[in-house]
Amino acid sequence: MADADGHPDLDEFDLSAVLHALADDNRRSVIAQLAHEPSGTEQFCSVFGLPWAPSTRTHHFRVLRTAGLVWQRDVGNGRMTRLRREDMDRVFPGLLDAVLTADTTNRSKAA
Amino acid sequence: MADADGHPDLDEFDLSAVLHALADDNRRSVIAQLAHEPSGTEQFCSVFGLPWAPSTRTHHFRVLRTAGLVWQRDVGNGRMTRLRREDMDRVFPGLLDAVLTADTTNRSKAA
DNA sequence: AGGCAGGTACGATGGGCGTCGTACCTATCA
DNA sequence: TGATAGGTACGACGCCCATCGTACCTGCCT
Repeated sequence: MADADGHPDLDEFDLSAVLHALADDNRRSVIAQLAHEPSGTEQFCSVFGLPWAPSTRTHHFRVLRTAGLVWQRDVGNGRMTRLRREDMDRVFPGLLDAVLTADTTNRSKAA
Repeated sequence: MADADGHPDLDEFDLSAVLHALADDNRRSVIAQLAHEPSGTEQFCSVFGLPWAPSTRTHHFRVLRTAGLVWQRDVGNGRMTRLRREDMDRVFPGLLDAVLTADTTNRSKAA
């Protein structure tokens, strides 16, 4: 690990972990919301309107963080989350875009 | 469901199910092996050198089948498996290619 | 100092998944 | 007809995951 907060290095990215992290509607929704903002935008964890208890939210953000999908840093009493788009695109080219596109398709289907 | 064997229709494809099915090294290996063959090639389930007991193999192929990733049909006393590449590309464009490329990268890393 | 809000750590719980053994079915072949 | 191989169904077991409550920590604000 590059640091003690669970952010993996580029050569530590694991495809199974990434796919597992994305194989959840709510987690994918977080990624989609981050991807909608301009590159590098940071958001608070509590901004995403998700049906999670605080401790559950911590759990899911850790899944996203340890998979390498997001970067988190402490800011004051809160914590900012930013999408690691460049890193993902470098290690797994096209994967994030394909998932985000597929997510839009899948969501509009209202299956 | 289009049929009783668990093959979903195009409008029943679920992104979470697909990603979950692909979030496993061995299952992804099956997809990769099928994708290596010419389009439409069918293979026996037992061909893939996997560390699975027969009943475990049945389970994993069902996961791939119900996610819409493969098509299976009975042939004599056996069962042939074929990749549903066209269907996947239609519903989730670029997703399968991105995952297969990422899988090659990830595998060669020997993490 | 006191209160509050954002987050985390820990423990508990319920459910689903991966794994397998066993029994059973079906087709092929001698 | 009997043997065998490919697969499935079912049940069991262990483990991981998602969820939550509670307690706690840390900044910020009054």
